[in-house]
Amino acid sequence: MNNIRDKIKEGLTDFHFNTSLSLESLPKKPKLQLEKASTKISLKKKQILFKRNDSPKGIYILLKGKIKVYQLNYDGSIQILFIYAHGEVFGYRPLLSLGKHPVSAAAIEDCELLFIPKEIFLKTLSDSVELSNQILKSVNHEFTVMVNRFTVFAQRGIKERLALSLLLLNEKFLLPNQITTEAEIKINRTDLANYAGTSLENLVRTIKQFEEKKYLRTIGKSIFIENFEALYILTGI
Amino acid sequence: MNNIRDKIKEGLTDFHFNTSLSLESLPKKPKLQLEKASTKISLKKKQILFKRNDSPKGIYILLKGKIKVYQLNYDGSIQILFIYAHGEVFGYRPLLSLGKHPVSAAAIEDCELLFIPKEIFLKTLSDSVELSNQILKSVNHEFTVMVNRFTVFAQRGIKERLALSLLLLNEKFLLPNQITTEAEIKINRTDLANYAGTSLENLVRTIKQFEEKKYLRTIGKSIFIENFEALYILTGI
DNA sequence: ACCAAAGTTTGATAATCATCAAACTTTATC
DNA sequence: GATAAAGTTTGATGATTATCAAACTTTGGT
Repeated sequence: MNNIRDKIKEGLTDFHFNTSLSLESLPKKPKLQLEKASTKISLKKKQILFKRNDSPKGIYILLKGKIKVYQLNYDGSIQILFIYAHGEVFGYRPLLSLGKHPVSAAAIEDCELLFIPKEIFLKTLSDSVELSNQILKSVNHEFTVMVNRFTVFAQRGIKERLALSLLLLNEKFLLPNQITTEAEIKINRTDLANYAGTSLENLVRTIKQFEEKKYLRTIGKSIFIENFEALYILTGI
Repeated sequence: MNNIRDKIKEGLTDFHFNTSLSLESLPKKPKLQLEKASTKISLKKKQILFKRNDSPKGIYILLKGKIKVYQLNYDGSIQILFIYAHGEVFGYRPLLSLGKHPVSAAAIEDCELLFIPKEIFLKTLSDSVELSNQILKSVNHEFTVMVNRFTVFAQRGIKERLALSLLLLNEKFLLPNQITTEAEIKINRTDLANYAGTSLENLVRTIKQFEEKKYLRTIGKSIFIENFEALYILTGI
């Protein structure tokens, strides 16, 4: 019975970063080294963590809240590229090559993070084969995700993009120990429009369409998916 | 006078892979090791090099011709993600993490390549700090490219996408020792449509528009850019 | 609890784009 | 070099989407 949901979940694997990196599974030594160096950061809603072209200072582990990663264009338009949720590790890629952040990051709700400074992370990386293997795997996975999402966004309309975005957000917004598979997708319409790559108005209308078709229901700004399969089929992936 | 062209070229850096990896600059030892293990491959136009979900067998260095890297969707539509030209090295990313190819690759014209088997490449990688640094840098750059292109494709219309695509292809199609900066962009319309992410008909019409505005001229299927600045401004990047 | 500000929804309109059909041009093959 | 096949272009039409304007709802601050 949960078979379909599992299949969908599997089909989405290469469309989001979730679980691509887990520092928990490292051997004790590197894990301790990282833990010892980590400090806690709190971010208020809307606060910016880093900006495009900043030099990366370290890596982040999101303990609580949601972070959006986006690009701000010259004309003021915003594209949200990914959204990080509880447990996700990010910010390490540009560290690997002395590069700059190609994106900006900001809190979409109050957040708590762990911060591990660049030097410690790089040191641990050069000491631990396990960590460097995990990082390579993650970096590869992230590229695959971008390629797959690119194809959808380059070719499909808003119904398809939104269906995909909602399915991905459902996974993101599941609480750590939640048993049910229906998450409360609580995100403001502007962010969701910028994530799905469309205008606010068009987004609102598409949500309404989905609601009429019983693909989802809304309570205030929260969205609950009701028909996973229909949305999944719609994505065309 | 060439100032504007240089600026445009620089602005495009984070939108294509070109020059992101150069095995030439390696120290003698790893370079020799790779060279010794390399074998030559010839591909006829339209021949497939590898397919999505294939396990990667090694890396490729394109000596002659052009390779398209694409995804084929269930509905038969195709998205070309990048096009490789003379001198470019590719296929190494999924090797780093025992992954599969997320994309397919095929020749758009007769090609000659060097092939270096997976085992030798990975051995050389673990021996050479220079190589592994280059690879990390490339992988990071490639991710940045995908992120930047994603934003353009998720947000902009076909005029913008085509302008960007043509500027990128102009760099790709420059001959190795060409002095002038205007390349002959020789590519069939279907491939170009699949690269720019639009329908064949819409592509043809947009090219015609650009031609009327003197942004470019066409001779048969070949395209020559005439107004780089106008196209660059159009991209919005 | 009130008010202002921010965020959301709806309507109307115009621009953009995909699709189908058909003509035309180039390329490949015998 | 004739002919079929493949590729390109043009036209017409409908669907999708962006944009502007205005009303409505929720939220945050006093």
